[in-house]
Amino acid sequence: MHRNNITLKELSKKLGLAISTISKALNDSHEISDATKKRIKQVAKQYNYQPNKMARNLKLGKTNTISVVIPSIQNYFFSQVLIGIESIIAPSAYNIIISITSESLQKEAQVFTTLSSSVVDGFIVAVAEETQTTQKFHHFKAALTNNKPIIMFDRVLKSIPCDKVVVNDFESVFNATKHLITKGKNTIALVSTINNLSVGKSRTKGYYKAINTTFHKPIIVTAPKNKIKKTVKKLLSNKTVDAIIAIDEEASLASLKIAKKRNLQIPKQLSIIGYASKTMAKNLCPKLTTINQHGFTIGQDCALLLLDRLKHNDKPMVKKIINATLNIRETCL
Amino acid sequence: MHRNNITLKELSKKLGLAISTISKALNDSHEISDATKKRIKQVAKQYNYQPNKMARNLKLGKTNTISVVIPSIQNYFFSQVLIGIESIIAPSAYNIIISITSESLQKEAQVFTTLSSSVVDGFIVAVAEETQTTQKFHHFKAALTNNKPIIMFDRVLKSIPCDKVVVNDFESVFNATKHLITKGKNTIALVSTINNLSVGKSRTKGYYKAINTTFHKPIIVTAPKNKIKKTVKKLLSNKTVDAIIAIDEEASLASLKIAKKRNLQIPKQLSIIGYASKTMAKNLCPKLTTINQHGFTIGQDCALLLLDRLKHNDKPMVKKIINATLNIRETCL
DNA sequence: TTGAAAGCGGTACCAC
DNA sequence: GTGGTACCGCTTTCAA
Repeated sequence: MHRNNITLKELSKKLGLAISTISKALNDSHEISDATKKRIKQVAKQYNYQPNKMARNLKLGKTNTISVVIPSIQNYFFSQVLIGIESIIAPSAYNIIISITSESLQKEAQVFTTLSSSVVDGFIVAVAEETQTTQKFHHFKAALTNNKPIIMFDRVLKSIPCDKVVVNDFESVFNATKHLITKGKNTIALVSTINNLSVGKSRTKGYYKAINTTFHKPIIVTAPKNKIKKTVKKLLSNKTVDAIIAIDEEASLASLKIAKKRNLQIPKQLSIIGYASKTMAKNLCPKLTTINQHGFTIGQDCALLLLDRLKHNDKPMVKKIINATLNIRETCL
Repeated sequence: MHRNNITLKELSKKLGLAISTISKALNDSHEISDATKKRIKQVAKQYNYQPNKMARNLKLGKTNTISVVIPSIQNYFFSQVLIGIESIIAPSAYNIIISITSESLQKEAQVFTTLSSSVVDGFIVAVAEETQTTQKFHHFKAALTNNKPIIMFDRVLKSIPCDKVVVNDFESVFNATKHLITKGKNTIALVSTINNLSVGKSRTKGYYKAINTTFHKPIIVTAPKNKIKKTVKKLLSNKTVDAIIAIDEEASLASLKIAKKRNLQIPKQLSIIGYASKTMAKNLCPKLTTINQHGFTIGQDCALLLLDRLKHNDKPMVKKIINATLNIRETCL
């Protein structure tokens, strides 16, 4: 096996100087005279010297890379978050390793154990569905005791003491429901494919509260993603509903689709508020009113929190709450 | 609090055996007797021993991680590819570092130089727009001479000798255009925001050829993403066009949007064939006929090619061509 | 079958 | 201001 990169040792031979001198010069140590610094740097550049990161990391006991663990990348929200993280980390000295768990606990645990040994310095994670439902999180605890900080976002676990960034899911759906009520709607259903997730539950609670303080019994329709269309169809044929809050993208698209199939006038006969990316929302017809979670901001906050924690491991845990906003479009004018 | 991971040295003390013995035992060397192997493994498990990857990699001169470099993650195609790559790499012993260049040459070059020194074993890349337009690719050559194999996909560079995975862009747009002609369309325009990219050029050539062999002069409309809507508006008000081939997502969405604004009957008065994710295409109205590039497959192929090349560095270069397929939907019945 | 020791390529402490 | 050297944790000859 051959390595092509020039090393300090080789530079030292070429320059007739000690390895340590060269190392110091390249790290701009004050111990080295400006003259030799200049000379050394010039030769280093000439030979395109790149310090070996593995060696450096091994010596310093840190890896300069962070791990981002998300359940899926198809999801527009998670990819937004990813871009946010990237925007902060890329200009820093860190690298990002991205892993996708596909909502599997086993996959998530594996990622954490293999990475937390010696390949990353810390984690940013949205916990997998299976992890949330089974409430198994030994892998998180192991990483923490192994001194690898974790930042959780969106899908967070109460029982894990770490920094967290979440959306005000409860309030945002509460507000959205209230908004529908203000608009004169009086039979509002909630449609969801994510009610096994903490976020789904919070959103549903927000709906509950808004409804309960008013007039009708909650109408909650949940189904797995592949059955959500059928379920909505049933809902719309059995009940006279004049508004829908759909709390995830699949639920939103299904609701809109079925409503159109039934030739309901939107938003006159049926208003819809949902979740979707901006591009998607704007290109649907009618354009979908959405609750915007500001994934980009969340990603940035996570990255900043992690960088900070890697510097100051002793500061108190932070829970940051991002306020979602309602983007009013045609489905709810 | 637990100390960081236990090391071979510490195990050696606990077991009263030499470090080398333990290392060999854990690596299932035939030099070690089954009895001691068993004993060592048991104790290692008990203390949850995880080998330090940095040390191992430093010693072995490989990193067991690969780098994926893409221009954007917002783009559905690239995230499809990413999932494909992940599906192959995740079960392997490798990790993935993902970097986003935002189409910037400078960013791309930086990623390559920082990663190719000693943090990854190889690259999968779709080259940035700026790199393609300026034709500067010293960073690729440097990586290659540094013995880090590169797999290019979609956005590839003729002058770089490496494995490549591309879509048959020319043929697929040629075929799509022919399809429109067969449908009786006789004024077909091409709309694009990516004509500075090689893929854009190939697609345009495909359109050219299909048109030139028939009746009218090519009508080609290009603009940057933020001006594409205006440009399409102009096109549709000046010319009587009865079909559009839009060769990227923005162009597709803009074309559909403007056509609807002008109350054109689709596909009767205007047919549209475009590029978009399946979810997007199916939720537009009318549903968009798309050219499907099979990003997932491309990602898988890239990953397989890279893993293979990391094993057999001497095999001849491969250029794999994936056939795009036409998904007929409402905009072109 | 087991162990000692030489590195991998850096950093940092301590002499001079 | 410069140089010698001991590590970081692991793998791999080579000896015993």
